[in-house]
Amino acid sequence: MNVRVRFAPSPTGYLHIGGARTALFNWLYARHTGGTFILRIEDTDTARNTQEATDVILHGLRWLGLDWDEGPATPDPKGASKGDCGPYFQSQRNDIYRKRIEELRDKGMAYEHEGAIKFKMGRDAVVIPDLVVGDVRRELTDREAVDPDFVIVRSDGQPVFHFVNVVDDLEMKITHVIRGEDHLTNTAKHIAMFRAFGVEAPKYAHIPLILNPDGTKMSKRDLGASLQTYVDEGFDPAAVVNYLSLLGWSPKENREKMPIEEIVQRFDLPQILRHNARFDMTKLQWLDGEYLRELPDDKFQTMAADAFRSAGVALDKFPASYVSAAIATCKGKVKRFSELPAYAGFYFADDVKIDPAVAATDFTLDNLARLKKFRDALDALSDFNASTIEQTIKATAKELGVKLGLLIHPTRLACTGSTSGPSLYHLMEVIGKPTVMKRLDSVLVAA
RNA sequence: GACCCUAUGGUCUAGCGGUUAGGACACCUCCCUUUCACGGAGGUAGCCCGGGUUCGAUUCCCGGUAGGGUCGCCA
Repeated sequence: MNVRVRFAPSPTGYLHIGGARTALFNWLYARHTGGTFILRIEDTDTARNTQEATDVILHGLRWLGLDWDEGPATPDPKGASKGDCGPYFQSQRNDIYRKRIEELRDKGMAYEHEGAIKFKMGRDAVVIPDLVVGDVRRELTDREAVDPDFVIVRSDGQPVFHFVNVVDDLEMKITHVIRGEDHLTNTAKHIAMFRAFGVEAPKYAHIPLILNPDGTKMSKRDLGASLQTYVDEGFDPAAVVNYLSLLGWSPKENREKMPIEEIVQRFDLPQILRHNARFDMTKLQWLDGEYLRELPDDKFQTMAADAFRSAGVALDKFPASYVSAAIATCKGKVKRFSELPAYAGFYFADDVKIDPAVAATDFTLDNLARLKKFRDALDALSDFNASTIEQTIKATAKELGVKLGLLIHPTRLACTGSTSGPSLYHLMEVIGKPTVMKRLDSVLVAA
């Protein structure tokens, strides 16, 4: 059987991290089985759904690298698409829904009620065969027992989610529905409709939800709920995908950090977990740091430059060789690109800002006297590079009979405005002798 | 209120009747080191509770409890 799975988001203006994870699991299953991954836009709420909102989804999936085999090519519902089961926007499929409604009415499975159309639901328990949690026997709730039938077309003529979802899965020949566990109990309704249409329901796999660190439901406003957060924060999409794949799924042999090819190869439905997972931003950041450290130099350079520019740093005022030398000293040091402006902004600033409190402890009279000696020794240097700087500072420290740290810390603070940063010797070489002298002097003069 | 799912350190998880309960993140200590980061060596910390079944339960069953989900003319 050729596997056909789909991701069917509603364009709400943002892509929820849980939605991204659902998309990922569907994509992984399609790639693992050699099946087809379909993107369908559930834009039945015409007032709220805009092309911009659809674009957010398209961009989000592309950023994650989740390419779809069938679905929209553009955010325009009437625009181009790929695949034979279109249109892939529900707003364009009204004729199909109308025919299916007629079919149900002809079969006596649907009827009009106060202007709306309702589906005739049985009263018996429905067994939902689920690939993740096993057979689930779903009884009617007390409210449903009063009236098990439910609306499938609103009185304004718009078909509702449960109905269009089933019709589209049927028409698009979906074989496996991989979706959030929040849909589990409603699956009874879906199965009943598939039966009413006289076809077999697809296989279901309800995956656990992603919760906040405190165990509550992750909603739009919660930290990290929107995929855009990770784009803005400069995360590596490969790291985000890797982390997401580990939420609710566990590969064998304690594998965690894996290339996407390995995730695809290992991913399968039986290993999906049954319990919800809490989102751990700290672990994502760790994983992202691992990816960042292993990034090829050229990619690191372009992504770092982007991070500086989007933070408003005018890199273009500096020679390309200077920019790339500056960025090179940050490789392997920062965990995220978003840290870069704070970490290495001193490379691109006219003056460094020094916290008065920190200055008070580091720029003591004794330290400044030593700093002056080091400054003069540097001044005499004709060849100003990391190696000669290191030799000079070590010689000065020896001459003064003090620990290296007593020279290094004030020097770093004067040159960068921070107590931590890239390798001091290399950073000094990059900013160059004139700037180093200027910054040291400004500290010495102020004292 | 009813119905459904779930339950291993703070977090993500391995485990599928007998284990010194394994790994990862985080945290702590030490080492390395020009700061930070990385790396290396250690460490603290866990099977929700109560009944069964069994020679033996983290593991199987039942009941609690707790968390999550659903019961819309939202998706």
